[in-house]
Amino acid sequence: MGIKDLLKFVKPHVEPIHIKKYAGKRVGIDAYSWLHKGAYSCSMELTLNMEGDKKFQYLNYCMHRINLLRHYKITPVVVFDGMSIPCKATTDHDRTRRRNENRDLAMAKLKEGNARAAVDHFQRAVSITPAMAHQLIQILRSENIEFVVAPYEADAQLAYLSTLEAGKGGIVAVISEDSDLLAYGCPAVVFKMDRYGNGEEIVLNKVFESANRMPSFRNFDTELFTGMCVFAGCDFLPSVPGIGIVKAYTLVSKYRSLERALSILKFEKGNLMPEDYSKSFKEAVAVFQHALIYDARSKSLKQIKPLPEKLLQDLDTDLDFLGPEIPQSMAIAIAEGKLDPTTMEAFDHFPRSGVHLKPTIQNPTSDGLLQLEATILPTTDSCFTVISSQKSRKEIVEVTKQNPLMEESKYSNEATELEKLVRPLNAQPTEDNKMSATNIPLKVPDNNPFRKRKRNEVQLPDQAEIASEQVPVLTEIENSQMLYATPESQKSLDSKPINVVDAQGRAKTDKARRSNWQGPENKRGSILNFFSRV
DNA sequence: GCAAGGTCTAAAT
DNA sequence: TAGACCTTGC
Repeated sequence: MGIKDLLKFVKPHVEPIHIKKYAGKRVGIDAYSWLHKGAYSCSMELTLNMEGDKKFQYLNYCMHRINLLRHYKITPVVVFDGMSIPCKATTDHDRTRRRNENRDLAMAKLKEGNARAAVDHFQRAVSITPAMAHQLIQILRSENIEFVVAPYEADAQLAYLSTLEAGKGGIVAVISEDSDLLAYGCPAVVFKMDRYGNGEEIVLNKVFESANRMPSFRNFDTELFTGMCVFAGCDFLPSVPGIGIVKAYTLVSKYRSLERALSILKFEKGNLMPEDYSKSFKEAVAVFQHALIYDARSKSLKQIKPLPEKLLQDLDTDLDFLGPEIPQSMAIAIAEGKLDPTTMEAFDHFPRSGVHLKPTIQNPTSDGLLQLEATILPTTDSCFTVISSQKSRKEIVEVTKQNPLMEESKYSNEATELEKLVRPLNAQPTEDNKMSATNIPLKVPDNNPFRKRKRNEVQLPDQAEIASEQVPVLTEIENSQMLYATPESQKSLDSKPINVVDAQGRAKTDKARRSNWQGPENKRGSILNFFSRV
């Protein structure tokens, strides 16, 4: 949920940007926001743990975006959520309840034969499991992409990384959909990044300094901003009835002190306020400012900012609201993606998993983040292959179909039976997916926007589009391997002639148009625009 | 009239 | 999860 109505409220401070502005920089990614969006397209397959490769489509989504960043020479740092924080238990419980309700409704609709309505509920039922995150982590490892699993909230970890210099593992901005990042004081957040790299950016310092945009935050600092967010209602604490973002802003803006704002609120809304609101409020603000994060350099948990002694006395409580302390070995294993933070079981203990990590060959980079090597053990029941071009070698990451992608589902036995009800929605089973259902390895992710496609994979633009814009269409033909975009591969692609399809569908070679063609709506001849159509 | 709260819809492919 | 739109309450 994040902070209620915060993004709408700060809209005047939002700037449209393209992600390429961060070329050469390190940018943090809230992995769950991408996993969640990616899971939308395969929610039913995931919920029912169905046979076939479609349930891995969320990986395609994530890797497509990571490749997009790499294309623009941005170093992605992917951050995953870890354990559930105690004061978020109510929110988590509500979400689980809603998902379960939707899953039950989806199953009921499926049994009625109403697959379309079922899909609608499956989309609301989808939840991102640590096992799904682990699938992505394995690809990130094979691709040498930095990642870290936060001990608790990924947002807190991202906010912490934003405070560090690049040389120490720091990042300059975060890509997310969660307004909580702003409450954590994250200096630059890119929201709503689309598949071309367009997004909306909020830079907190600009918000505080802006003189001519309303609402003005000129008298605010990070603490007051966080306080406003908590007053407005957040995942850790619902707002007092009658208090929304506007009143929260007015309160903080007027009294310029959270303590005073709290007193006034108590005076005005005392009868509507829970007994312990003041304490809960201070704890919620403390979570945003002093959350537990993983420090990769010291390989230990620490607070984003140490809790001041005065606040400790004020709260007069233990610090479990920040999340219980855990042994260092466990914190490391979670951060490195080896331990499921919800069950505390090792990920590579999955039965018949083909992925085995060599813990002794960790290569901490200068920033201390993870760049692990995966040892690949070919197995006969693998269904998952990644070929990395970046390291000019072929790696096969094997994941067995028996991996518990999903939480143990009471529906898994029904899935096969129900698949035939679902079929009308999907294409009839092809030879390919028949094969994947019988343990033939399939390639995942087939998501590279820069991959050269075979002719029969190329989709031509519709006639109306051709007529109005004369869109150049890439029809390069090559026996393609799974290639991730690298600056080198991109350069080589750019230098080759391309085939352009004209309005009559005739193909003609046109090297010049790759760089010269300019269309409407910023559809310049960038390689991205080509691939948006391929 | 304004702000909060509730409901509906889109998202990805 | 957020935005749009509508309803409700002060």
